[in-house]
Amino acid sequence: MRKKPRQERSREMVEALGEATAETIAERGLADTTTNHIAARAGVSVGSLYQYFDGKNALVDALMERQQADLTRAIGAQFGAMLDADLRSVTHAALTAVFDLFEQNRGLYLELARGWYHARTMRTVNTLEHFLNETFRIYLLRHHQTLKFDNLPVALYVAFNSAVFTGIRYLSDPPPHLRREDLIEQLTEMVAGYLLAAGSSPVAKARTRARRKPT
Amino acid sequence: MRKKPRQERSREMVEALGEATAETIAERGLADTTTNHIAARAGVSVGSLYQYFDGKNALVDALMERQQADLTRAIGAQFGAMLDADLRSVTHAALTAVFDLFEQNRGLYLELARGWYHARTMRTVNTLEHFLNETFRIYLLRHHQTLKFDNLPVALYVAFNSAVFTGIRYLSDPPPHLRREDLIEQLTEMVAGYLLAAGSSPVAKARTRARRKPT
Amino acid sequence: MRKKPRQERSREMVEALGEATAETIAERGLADTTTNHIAARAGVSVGSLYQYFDGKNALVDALMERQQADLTRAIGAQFGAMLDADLRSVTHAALTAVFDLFEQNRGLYLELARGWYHARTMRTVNTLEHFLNETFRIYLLRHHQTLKFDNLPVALYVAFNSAVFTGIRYLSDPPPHLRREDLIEQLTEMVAGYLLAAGSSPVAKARTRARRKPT
Amino acid sequence: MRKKPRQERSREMVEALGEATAETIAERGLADTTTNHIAARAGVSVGSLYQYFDGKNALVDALMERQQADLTRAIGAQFGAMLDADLRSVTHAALTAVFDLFEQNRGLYLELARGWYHARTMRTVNTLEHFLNETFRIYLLRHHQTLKFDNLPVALYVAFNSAVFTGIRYLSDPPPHLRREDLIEQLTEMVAGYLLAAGSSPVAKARTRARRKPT
DNA sequence: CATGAATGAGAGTTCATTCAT
DNA sequence: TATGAATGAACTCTCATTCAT
Repeated sequence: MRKKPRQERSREMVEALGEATAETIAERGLADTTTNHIAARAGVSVGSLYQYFDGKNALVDALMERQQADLTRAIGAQFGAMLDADLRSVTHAALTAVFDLFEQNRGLYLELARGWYHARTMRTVNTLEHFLNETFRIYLLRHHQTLKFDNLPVALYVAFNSAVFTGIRYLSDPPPHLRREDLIEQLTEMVAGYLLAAGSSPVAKARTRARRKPT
Repeated sequence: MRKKPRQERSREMVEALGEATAETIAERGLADTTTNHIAARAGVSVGSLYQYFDGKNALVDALMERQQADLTRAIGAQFGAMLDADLRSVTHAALTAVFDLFEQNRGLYLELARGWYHARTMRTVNTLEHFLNETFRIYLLRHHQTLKFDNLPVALYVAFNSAVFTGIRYLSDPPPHLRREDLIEQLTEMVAGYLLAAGSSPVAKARTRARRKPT
Repeated sequence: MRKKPRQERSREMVEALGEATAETIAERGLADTTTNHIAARAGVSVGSLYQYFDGKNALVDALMERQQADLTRAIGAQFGAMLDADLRSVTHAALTAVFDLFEQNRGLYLELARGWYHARTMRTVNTLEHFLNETFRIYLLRHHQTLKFDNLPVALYVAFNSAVFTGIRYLSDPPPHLRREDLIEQLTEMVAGYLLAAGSSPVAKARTRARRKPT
Repeated sequence: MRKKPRQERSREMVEALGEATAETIAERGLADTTTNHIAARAGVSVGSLYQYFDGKNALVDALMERQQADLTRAIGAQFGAMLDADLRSVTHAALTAVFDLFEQNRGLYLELARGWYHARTMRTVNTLEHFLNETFRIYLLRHHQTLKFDNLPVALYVAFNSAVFTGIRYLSDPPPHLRREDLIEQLTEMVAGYLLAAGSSPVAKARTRARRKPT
């Protein structure tokens, strides 16, 4: 962002541009969105667009930031409200919240998420991941008697990315006979099951593995 | 493809163009690759490119097809060779094979995979998924006594996409302290664990769930 | 036209582009005129051209519209000024006016006219024809005692197209020994003679035809 | 033409290329016809095309030559067979013959005729005109008692071009309510009427004109 | 500050013509 | 002589970005 909007009008303009970008992307897709489209939709000149944003990418980045904040908030809210719930429930709640968010921003969030792979350094996903780590650590404080991780970050990395990217994949091209609820259910099953297993004490884990071998 | 290469020279050309496309994509990324780049790299005129391919997309599609075939073959090979092995081992082997393929085509396969979300109808992923279903069904014939799925497609959908897209995510931006082997290990743990749980008989599943509830 | 020119500069630009198109066509011919030629001649970038026109065809269409208006005006003026004159005189005057217009726009109008055959639906010629019908109907009101047509549209169709396309043919490749004035003279003779014959009352026509037979 | 085909195969090839050009133009229009289309349709390589023709234009020129010969023959035949008939009848017959020819070569002849304006020097039309002059001169020998022209070439120029180009115009975009037969009828009326008037002796013409003035 | 006209590099694509085989 | 692969100049059109007003 080139300039910090101090005056009232400026803040409105930044707002309008953000909104216009969101709507345009939702409607035409990220690739078909041009600065002119955005400016026109915002009822503002291209010149003004460049007064407040470093170009198209900056606009998109701003939107990604917003999305990131949204997701962060949603996930944080679930964990905050369910500190005492079991892992399966929390996972289910968080996943549902995220899916809801994507649905409420139909088109936009999905389109943005498709771009996550490309944004250099993957800021959005990395930030979400980091936040999840912190949040989860708090959750673990309450459950230290039943959950003990050797390597929490890795476990969360696997769990988080699996859930997120499978979700995106689903929304991009939902199979006719797989309902949203069922997907969430299954993802929960897989992810929570994995975390629970990974989070059992090393001793328990060893035992678990031993029991499995003969299978 | 517009013209079937009959002469010797033609086959070389098609080859060269494919190779050039692969290299260019690997180096510059899918989005920054143009027909001119490709032609230049192949040491050929743009005209020739259009003699054999309907444009950039056709070239990329051809590459995707190749990638799809490669992956299919790799997965198939693992399952074929390990029909009697336990699920965990097969999963691990398949994942390793896929990761190897991506590594051998550094840049290219990753870049192509990033485009999977966009290719209309997601042909590649869907095809792989479908293939996995068929392959797995054969595997199940040998293990019908220990594995029984209520809804195999859904379970595989979740397992497959989680592994694949988490893998892509990893390769796109590998975290410093997560080694490839560890990721594969963990993915295997999660995915195989999930499938084993999902594949136990309904009765067993009910029992499992019952036992979990109090947790 | 894509954008309505609001600013002063814009109007100049549209003007300049039109002028450049006219000159380029006059010099190089319609087929050899490209958007780049036009933009270059207008001292403007291709981008600007596309800001105001949908491409070459739109530019040419605009020019055709201008030509159509010009011709319409010229013909209308002659008829308006000579409502009481005899048909031969009006025809001669109209033809002269049209030839003048073509000469004043040397190259351009001729080249455009050569394209009349191709413009889908032949808008220009059809419009002119339609206009002539209306104009002529008014002329006839003043001459209803001497001129009565069974089928005016057909008579005008034949007369109009003959004069117009013979004129175009002449200007495209004027025979050394046929002066413009003589051509106009002869065309007038033919066309006016025909209309006078076609416009005499059916009875008169029957008589005329009877008298001719023995010839 | 680059090479005179002496061998049997060569003549076949030239023939095939001509035919292929004709069919392609009739189907796709002159502008959309490419050398590759033609070669493909002729079942011959582009290289061979260039062995016998100097390129696309040469091919089209050859076709125009054929068309010219066809038209010449048709007109000549009518005049030859009707040397004793009155002018109106001959004109009607000639026009009908020409329209027939265009119809039998639907698409092709019309498309070629649209190009007459462009062919440098307008060879086709000029040749036809020249031929008509010669033919008409013979016709006049038989009718020297009733027809005497001051300036035959000019009269024929006007008559011929009017008929021909109005015909082309008609075929390019035939008005719904004007049947071919009616157009021919009217063109005949106009053209023959004009020639008869122009062909009366000077004295007669003066008289005619004098009589007309009061109109 | 805001405007929006102007830019121009660059993308994709075509096709008449050549020339090695 | 026949082939058809190869060429590449030329064309149309887009869009992020700048800058005079």
